[in-house]
Formats: sequence, C-alpha cells, structure tokens
Amino acid sequence: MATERPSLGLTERLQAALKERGQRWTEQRQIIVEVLAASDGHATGAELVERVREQDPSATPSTVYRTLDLLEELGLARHHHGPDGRETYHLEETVEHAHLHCRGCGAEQEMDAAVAAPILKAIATATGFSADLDHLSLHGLCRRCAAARGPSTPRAKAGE
Amino acid sequence: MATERPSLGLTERLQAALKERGQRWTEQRQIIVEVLAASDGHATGAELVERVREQDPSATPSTVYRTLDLLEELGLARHHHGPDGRETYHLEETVEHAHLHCRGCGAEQEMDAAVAAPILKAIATATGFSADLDHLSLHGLCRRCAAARGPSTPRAKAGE
DNA sequence: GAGTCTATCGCAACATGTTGCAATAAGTAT
DNA sequence: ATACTTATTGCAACATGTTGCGATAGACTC
Repeated sequence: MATERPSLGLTERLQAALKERGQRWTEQRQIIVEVLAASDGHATGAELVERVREQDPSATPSTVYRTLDLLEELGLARHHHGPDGRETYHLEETVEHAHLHCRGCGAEQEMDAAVAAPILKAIATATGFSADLDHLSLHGLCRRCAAARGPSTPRAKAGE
Repeated sequence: MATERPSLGLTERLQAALKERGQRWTEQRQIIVEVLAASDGHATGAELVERVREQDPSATPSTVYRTLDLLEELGLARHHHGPDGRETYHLEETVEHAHLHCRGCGAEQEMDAAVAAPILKAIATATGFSADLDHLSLHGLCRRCAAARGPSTPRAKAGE
C-alpha cells in the first residue's frame, strides 16, 4: 500500500488467483475491476452496474454481481449494506473502517480500525462474538444532530 | 410490559395514535398488526406479506410495507437489515437488542441493552456518534466458529 | 492453428421492496 | 341515513439483486 498504483498490483493478483483456481481472466472482469478501482470510495451495486455498462453496454447485472461476489471470495473486495439495506462495495485495499449512518442529516461518517479496535474487543469480551470491522454498519445520530435534538433524542425518520 | 397482553394494548394505542393524526383504522392494518404480534420474534418483510395474504388474499405488498413504515413512524415497530440486507421487523415491545450474525454457521445471536450500553457509550466517546441499539447489526464469527478457525481467522463465505 | 473442455456470459424469469395514480372506503358533517 | 372529503388501497410499473440455463469463448492439448 506504499506507492504502487492499486489497479496494477490488483490486476496481477487477480490474474494469479484465478489461474490458481482454474478460473478465467475475461474482458468483463477486467472492466469491472477497473471500474471498482476508479470508484475509489464506496459505490452501490447499481452504480457499478451502470458504470460497467458505459464501458461495455452488453454487460449484464448478473455478470457484474457475480464478479463482485468472486472478488469478495478472493479477498480483493468487500461489501456492506447501507442504511436502506442496499449493497455498497469497495476494494479491500481501502483502509478498513466501519460505517456510521446518521438518521438525522443522512451524513455518513467513518470510524477507522484504530478507533474501532477497543470497541470490537469489548464486544468480544461481553458476548464472545468476533465482529468484522469492514461489515460493521451503525445507525444513529451524529454528534451535531444528537446535540440539536437535546438529550432526550426524540424519534424521527430521515432518508430511510 | 408487565402482564397485559401486547396485542390488546397495542391495537388501542395504534387506534388512538391514528385518530390523533387524522389517519384511519382499517381492516388491513388490523390484520397486519395481528400478524406482526403473532410473529413474536423477528420476521422478514416477505414473510409478513405472505402471512397477511393468508388472512386476506387481496392484500398487496405495497399495503403491507406501507403499514410497516407507518408502525415505525408511530414507534410501535422497528426494522433492521439482516446479513443479506433484507428487512426484518419486530414490534417495539420486544426487548431492545442488537443482532449478531455469524458468517461461519449462520447463527443469529442477540445482545441485549444492558450488555450493549457500555459499548454504545464507548462508540459515542470515540466518535461522537449516538448509535441506535435496535438498528445495530453486526457480522462476524460467533465464539464457537472463531475458536474452530483458530486465531488467524481465515476468510470464507456462508449464507450471505 | 484446430479441437476440446468447461468456466463464464447474456438472457429471461424470479424475489423483495418502492412509487405514482385512479378507485375505494373510513370518518365526519348534514 | 346520505353526502362529502381525503386517507388508504390495489394495481401496475419500476429498482435492485439473484438464479437457472443454453450459448459463447477462454485456456489448454495436439
């Protein structure tokens, strides 16, 4: 993760992993990996499908989703579910982080590994459960919205 | 939450809340509330739709989902998203709890409010974010699966 | 380069929710 | 009891994923 370009090493790793498993390197997979690398942060499944189809209109959603599943199996990508349950993907090279969705203003905040580590440890101690950081998605109120509503936190809905 | 039957008080509360807002008490809403009360633990949207249609085949998914949204707005029900992103509903009277999904064996474990409270507090301290307990859904490995895989936790997929 | 094996693709159908709209019916006033 | 207002319903179409299947096309052998 030092100075090399992600998309380069990634493609090579993917080709090697596929070969090892008797699987194939195809035009479509190349496009999908490129799109995912270009969408640096997070992208929903639908967004990725759309961008892939800009490159290759003959590509279908099933191919895109199956490739994304494959990338996850190989440990090169991850997905989690947004506040509305929709899928969001990112490359594994992105720094691991949890997601915090504010139901007040809709903002999305991240909590990176260092901050989350003691919290995951506390969960493990309390319940025996080892949570995945990268699949951790919390819903609630960000500092500002929580303050705006005062300490009694009335209920409301937003964006969901 | 002492000894009264939930479905009784619930219906009355709902009727009162609707009237106050100029909204209406309908046959369909009654059926949906009954079904939800009968599905005591958690039920997916699709399951609820199916059960409602057993009672009233003319009911449609849109009505069921809209009613569930309404119940949430009124604070009488809640939903969260399962490991595959699908919706799961439960009545608000159920004890508040977080959900822990094991990607090893697929089991679902709960973490109740008392256990979770210090963890939510730690999150608030670290990030300023006030997480909703009832919408908190973690993914990872349960104690047994984590132990079975040893300390190095290799990657795998299950049910997701 | 041609032939073979089979992973992958695109298609079509399905599963789960969501949304706009016209018809229906709940609650209220007459 | 009748009429009126408009919240709610059911329908139909759409959005986002998923799955089965026959056709295509990688990769390997000869």
